[in-house]
Amino acid sequence: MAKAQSNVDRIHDRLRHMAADFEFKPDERINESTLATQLDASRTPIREALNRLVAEGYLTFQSGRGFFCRSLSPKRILDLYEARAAIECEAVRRSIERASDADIMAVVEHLDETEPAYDKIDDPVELLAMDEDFHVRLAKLSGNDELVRMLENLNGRIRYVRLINLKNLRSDRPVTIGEDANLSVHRTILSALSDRDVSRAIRATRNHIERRREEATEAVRIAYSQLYVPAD
Amino acid sequence: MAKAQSNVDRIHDRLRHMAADFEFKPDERINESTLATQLDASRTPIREALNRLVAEGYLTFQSGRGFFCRSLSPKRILDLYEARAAIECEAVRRSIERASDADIMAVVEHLDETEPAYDKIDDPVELLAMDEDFHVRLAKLSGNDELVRMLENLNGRIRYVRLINLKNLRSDRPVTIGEDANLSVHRTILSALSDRDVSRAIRATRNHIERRREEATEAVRIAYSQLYVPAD
DNA sequence: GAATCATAAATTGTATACAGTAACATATTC
DNA sequence: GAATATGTTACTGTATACAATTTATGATTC
Repeated sequence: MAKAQSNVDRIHDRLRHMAADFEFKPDERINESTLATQLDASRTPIREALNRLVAEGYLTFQSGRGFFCRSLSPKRILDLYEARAAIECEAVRRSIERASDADIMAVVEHLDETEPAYDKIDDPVELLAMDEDFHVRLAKLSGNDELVRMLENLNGRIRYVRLINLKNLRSDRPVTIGEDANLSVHRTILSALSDRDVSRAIRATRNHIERRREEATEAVRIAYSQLYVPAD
Repeated sequence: MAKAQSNVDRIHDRLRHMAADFEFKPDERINESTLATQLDASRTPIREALNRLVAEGYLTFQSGRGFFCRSLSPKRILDLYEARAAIECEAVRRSIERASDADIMAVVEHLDETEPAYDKIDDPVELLAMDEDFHVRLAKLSGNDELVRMLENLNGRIRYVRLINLKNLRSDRPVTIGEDANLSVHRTILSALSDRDVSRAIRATRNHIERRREEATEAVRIAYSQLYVPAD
């Protein structure tokens, strides 16, 4: 996604992260002037970026009242995970139809290369980025740009709660997320893909996402408590 | 979708239609000043709306060069239809889990009411609107707002080629779109839903959409010829 | 005549000003 | 003291101006 970034793109990126990480409080009205001075720009490009974020589902907009951060609810997280399952399963289905063996092998090799790192990496942010990267690569095998696009949008919006979830797991047990639970599932999906076994591949994908969903719904509660604790 | 419309919302709506109907030529650069005078507004709100349309996938944006109409290709239509299948099948799956009998019956009754009109209505625009309306109602049974949101976006972007397709069918045979091909499938989906028969419901949905897809891909070719014929 | 460069025109990118409106605080009435 | 009215503040919505950049035009060279 690295491209010739205009200023609006930069602001858009920055604001998207702020929205995803809930640097705005849920349902809070977003003050454009404050943002403008914070990001060292005028209100015009800020508003352009905010409008994009509305279309992307990060924010809402009310005529005459301005932009608002969308609230975070267990229901919405559930919705997003279901949408993700829909997109990824369709991607898998189409990958089996269309992806070449070579393309599939490339993803397998990428997994081989990155898998060892899972155990070493401590930073949840990096860990999550790797996981998202895998899923996007998987989706790209479908050759369907729209599915990829939608998945990237969903990833961005789910990221925050996944992060909360990862950080929490981490405090319980030392390094449990990378291995069996997650990675073997990734391999399962890929091997089913290689075998062109539609039902097995889809079942694996759906199970994988649904399991994550349950964790995420739990994470929302935790997220809420974190959001409203004043950082003193 | 009727809400308190601000000026930007109005412009956004208007521009979305213009983009969907390819009043801009594919890959053509969009002149902001011209639009501003056309829509009787300044460039500021126009640009805000254009930015939303970029996020919605209708337009592209290049730093320093401005906004462009996305090109229409058989490949992209295929992608959009696949995405639609993904979304609608997931919606059906969840509807079976969660929708009440009463809610399903409400959609059946709505179909009962509107079905007779299919034969009478001549206007392809209206016909298409009715079809989209049915599919959105179906999706809403899932209770998943994100799926509905995504479906509405896809509908908007597919609309033009579907319209071309409808107009073409119409010139061949008199009134063939409403009946067996389409409506009975709608009923099939609903009856499978009522029976809580997942595999039958999903199969019906997927078949329905895939059939439409084939027509649409063909329609792209026709659309192209229409787009580039100068209206003299 | 094609290619290259210089100049002019058009267009985008952003700051800013100001009008209109909503939110807030204060005063007034019962 | 609660509720309503009123004035003030703060913020949004949009037009406009201007700088920066790109595109178009024309001149010049080979």
